[in-house]
Amino acid sequence: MNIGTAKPTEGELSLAPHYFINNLSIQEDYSVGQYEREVLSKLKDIFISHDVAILVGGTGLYINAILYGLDQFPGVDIAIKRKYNQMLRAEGIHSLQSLISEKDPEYAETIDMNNPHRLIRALGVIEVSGKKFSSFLNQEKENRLFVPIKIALTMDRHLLYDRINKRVDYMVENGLVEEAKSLYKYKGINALNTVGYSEIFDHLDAKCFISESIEKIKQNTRNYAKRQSTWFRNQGEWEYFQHDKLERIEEFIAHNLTQ
RNA sequence: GGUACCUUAGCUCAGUUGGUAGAGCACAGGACUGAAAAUCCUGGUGUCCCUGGUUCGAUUCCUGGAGGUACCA
Repeated sequence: MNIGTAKPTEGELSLAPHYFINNLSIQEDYSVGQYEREVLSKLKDIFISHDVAILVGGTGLYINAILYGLDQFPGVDIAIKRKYNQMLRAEGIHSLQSLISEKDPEYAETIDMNNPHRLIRALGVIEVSGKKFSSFLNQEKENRLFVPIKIALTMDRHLLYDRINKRVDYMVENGLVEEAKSLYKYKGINALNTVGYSEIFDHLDAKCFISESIEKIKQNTRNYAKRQSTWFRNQGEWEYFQHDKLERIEEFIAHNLTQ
């Protein structure tokens, strides 16, 4: 998976040490919790010899996990998740909703009851632990060993969408469709339930024309970008900068580093 | 050129026995504790092609245009 994930090029990777790129096999299930543990441990190493590490990304939940930490939960076996997924398919979301209401009424008050992922996650934790999902929330978090300088970039929406559309065209020119074809055998695996691949799989399943898949990738990427801006606007305190105002960003960083 | 049908939201289209209209998608806003490039919630944004007529009132009915599609020449 190189093209559809917009992975940095070899050249870019050689400019500075990068971590958490090419570190996983496509078949591995991954989670924020795992990410949090691995990044914190890597940061410990890095801070032995360096004062600054840069965390880049667009996945708000993963960034917050590093900055603020998550609560500790017991591991949930994948078979349990599968069981509730089956229940969802066979009986509909209603069954999951009533189970949550019965087993964890507090969480049922706050959870999005229409969101199957959340329901299945909570039910899995409840089943493994025999305790309410809500009983794991708001624990004391481990202290972070660093002080973050938090920077968010903004761009005019029309320009952003225009660049997204062009980026997708560029991926297609560079062989996105062929890459997706070669990964088709892994269809259904989590890592491929993602923008850029699932749309092409629909074409390979003869559900639509390839041109429709490509339009859909653009659309879904735009929607995703909007979700990201919603997240950062409303989660945590970020210092916003116009994406092309590099000097201001540098000033801000320099100012904060001296403190 | 003739005949028939069509023209309503950014797109595809419903609908109004005449009381200025609604779906899907786009788009916008929001949520988010181990699937997060995932998953989910909310919202209609409008010269109803133009013109004249009938009418208290026309997007709807009638006249004439314009554009489109199909068939016939």
